[in-house]
Amino acid sequence: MQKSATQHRKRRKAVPRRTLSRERILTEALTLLDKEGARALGMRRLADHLGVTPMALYNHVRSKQDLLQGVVATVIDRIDYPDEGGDWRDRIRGCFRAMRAACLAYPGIVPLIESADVLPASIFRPMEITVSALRKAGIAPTDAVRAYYLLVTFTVGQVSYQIRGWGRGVDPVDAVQRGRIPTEKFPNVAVASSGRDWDFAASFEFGLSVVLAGLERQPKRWPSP
Amino acid sequence: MQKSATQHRKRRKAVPRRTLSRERILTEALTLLDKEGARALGMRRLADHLGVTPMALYNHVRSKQDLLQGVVATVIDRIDYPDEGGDWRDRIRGCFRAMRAACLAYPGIVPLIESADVLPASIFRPMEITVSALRKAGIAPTDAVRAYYLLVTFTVGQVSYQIRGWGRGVDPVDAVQRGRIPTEKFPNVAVASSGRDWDFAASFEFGLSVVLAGLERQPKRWPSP
DNA sequence: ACCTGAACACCGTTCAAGT
DNA sequence: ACCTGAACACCGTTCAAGT
Repeated sequence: MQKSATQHRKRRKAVPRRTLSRERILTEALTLLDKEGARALGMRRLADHLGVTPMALYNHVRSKQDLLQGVVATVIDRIDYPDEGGDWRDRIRGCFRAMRAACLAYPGIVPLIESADVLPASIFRPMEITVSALRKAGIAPTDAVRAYYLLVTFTVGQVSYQIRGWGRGVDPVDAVQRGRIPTEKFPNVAVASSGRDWDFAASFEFGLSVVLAGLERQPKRWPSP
Repeated sequence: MQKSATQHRKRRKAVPRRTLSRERILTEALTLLDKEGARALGMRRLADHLGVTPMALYNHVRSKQDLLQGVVATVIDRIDYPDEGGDWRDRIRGCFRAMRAACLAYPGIVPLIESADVLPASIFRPMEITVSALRKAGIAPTDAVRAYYLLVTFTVGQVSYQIRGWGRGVDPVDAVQRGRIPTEKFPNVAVASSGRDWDFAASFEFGLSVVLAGLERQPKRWPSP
């Protein structure tokens, strides 16, 4: 038994060479992030999962911040925005549906995006698509950028709510049921929250439609090309 | 000199009685938060600023999480939403302008709101106002709640961008100037970002108008009371 | 070049002790 | 009841040492 332990040690000492790489670290960090949340992702825990000493990571990653930026960047870079087909409304819809889908596929990165100091340049891809589409709708560039920020804050904010499990004392249905909300003080909240689970997808589509309808009514100060 | 140090010690030992209270801790935490950011707010640093040992705080606060919840709650509870006057559009505008103003007045709490596990019940006040106003506009309760989430994610997301100093690699103007954006790949971003500082207030008002215009066009499935 | 082990400077928090 | 001092279990990171 001691012998096998020694063999194990030898193996552990021989194999680690070549077993580590920046890419392997980032993908492991991503799965750990999505499985256990941003709180559980530490250098020591991550190193454990990779069967390595914490310091080994620093050969491939400058710091924890660099690690997190790298993880966020890999996800954001890989998002595939449908860039053609349909009118400007369809293009915008497709763009933010893709963004939402990516966030839901990798829920762990959403809080990182919200608190990130710097994001990769590919973060401007959906902005490019949106501004381009809105120019075709005859909307001035500045307003188009404003519309983009409206759409992106809405989209990310919405998935952020959804990911947190919706239990965080922000869910009106839950709050009404637990008696946290005095019904006489918030009658409309109480009425609207009577009932079943919240349909996040429907809520997202509703918001998208409202914004697009509102943009349609915006004064066209720009000749469409 | 040693004598004065001793006197100082005696003073420090005599005065602390009655000097500490939950309220004093929360207000000091709030100012520290707004002055130096959420990162700088630790139990040890906060205790230093209060002239006390870190453990003294635990007599008035259950944990760091409890402390942060308390700080967020005091700000959210104090927001004054204008609840009357004008049509439903004006009421909604006033509601979210007040929310935005509060966030800008206490910028330190915005990241805490975004990452909070639980928020005080008064967080449902703007929701009550919005849903109530939208019912008058003839919009069904479920859609009214959806509209509220559209507005709140937009409002908070917008101030979150603004508070971060806008330098975080998300500012297109900055990114274009630093050459992070290849102009040929993002022509519309480049065009829209040529120029001066970003007007956050105007961007917020634009978003508000777009959403309200979009809600106006929404099918009225509900008789207005 | 890549990995290890020990150590440093930080956290939030517990616990026994003082008044 | 309220505050202190020492200590515990954690962090991210540095540094010298091994191969």
